[in-house]
Amino acid sequence: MPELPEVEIVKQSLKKSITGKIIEDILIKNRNLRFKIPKNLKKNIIKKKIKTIDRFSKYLILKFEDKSNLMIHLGMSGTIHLVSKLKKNYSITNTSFYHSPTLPKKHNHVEMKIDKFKLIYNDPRRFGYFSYFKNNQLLQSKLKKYGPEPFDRLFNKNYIFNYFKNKKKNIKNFLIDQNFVSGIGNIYASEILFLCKILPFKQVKLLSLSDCQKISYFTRLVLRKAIKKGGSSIRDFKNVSGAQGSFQKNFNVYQRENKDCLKYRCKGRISKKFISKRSSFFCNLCQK
DNA sequence: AAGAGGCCCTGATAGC
DNA sequence: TGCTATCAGGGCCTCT
Repeated sequence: MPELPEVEIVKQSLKKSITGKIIEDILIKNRNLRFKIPKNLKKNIIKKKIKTIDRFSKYLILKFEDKSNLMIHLGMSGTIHLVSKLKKNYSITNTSFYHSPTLPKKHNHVEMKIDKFKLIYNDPRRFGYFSYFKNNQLLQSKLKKYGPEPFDRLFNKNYIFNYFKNKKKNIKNFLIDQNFVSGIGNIYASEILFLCKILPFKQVKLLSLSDCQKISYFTRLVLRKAIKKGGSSIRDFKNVSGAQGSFQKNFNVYQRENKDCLKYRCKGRISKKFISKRSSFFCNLCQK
């Protein structure tokens, strides 16, 4: 579930709390994530100073002063919690649907002691992973195989239109294809196509240049809005115990099967269909 | 090369 | 109450 906006929120929160701090200790309780956490991870990052924290697509990147990098992918159920010595169970992040007001008891696989915080990586499904890169070149070579980020200037109507030429696959599958564009997952893909008024099964070679313009525009709009809402939900979360994330309140189509279309004056109904075994939501009337 | 589908995993939920 | 089945989804992998 963590898509680009959720990871961005995690990044922003971590940046505020642990930039410039040193990883004093690291405890790996369970190496068996999507990929095994390398045995020498502890040796590689212990005592290093966090210069800054970046994000590319759904990847969180801790950049150290010696130019090495720790990349964390949250998979589908990964969350990062910062427990402070001052306030107990002070959680800085969660990813919309797996919201928990207290620190989870199970599946805390990695713990790091950083300044006055204990950073905890929790991941019930273990689809997330950690990778270490000795230098920026190695990191870049890993990242360059992915498509541009939605906020990158490269993700424009011409790029999209050219990419789609002669392609037979449907638009929904391309939006979640990280080689085409990085950071969109199953939820936002449906939301983006709703705003574009394009049906998810539409073959991309049939899309016009103006459709491609819409895809570029609404992709940015949806993600930007989600980042804003997520940010505010995080703020609420610090104070209100058990508060819900606020993303889902803004969904137009996702998980709204059989409900009325929210577009002004549209009499349509939201349908759910599986495309390549992934749920896709759309209005049966205003999306063409 | 492009596209389809399998698989990894746990927890929530539904149905009997 | 307890069992089994189904679904949720990111991304790497294999097969055609």
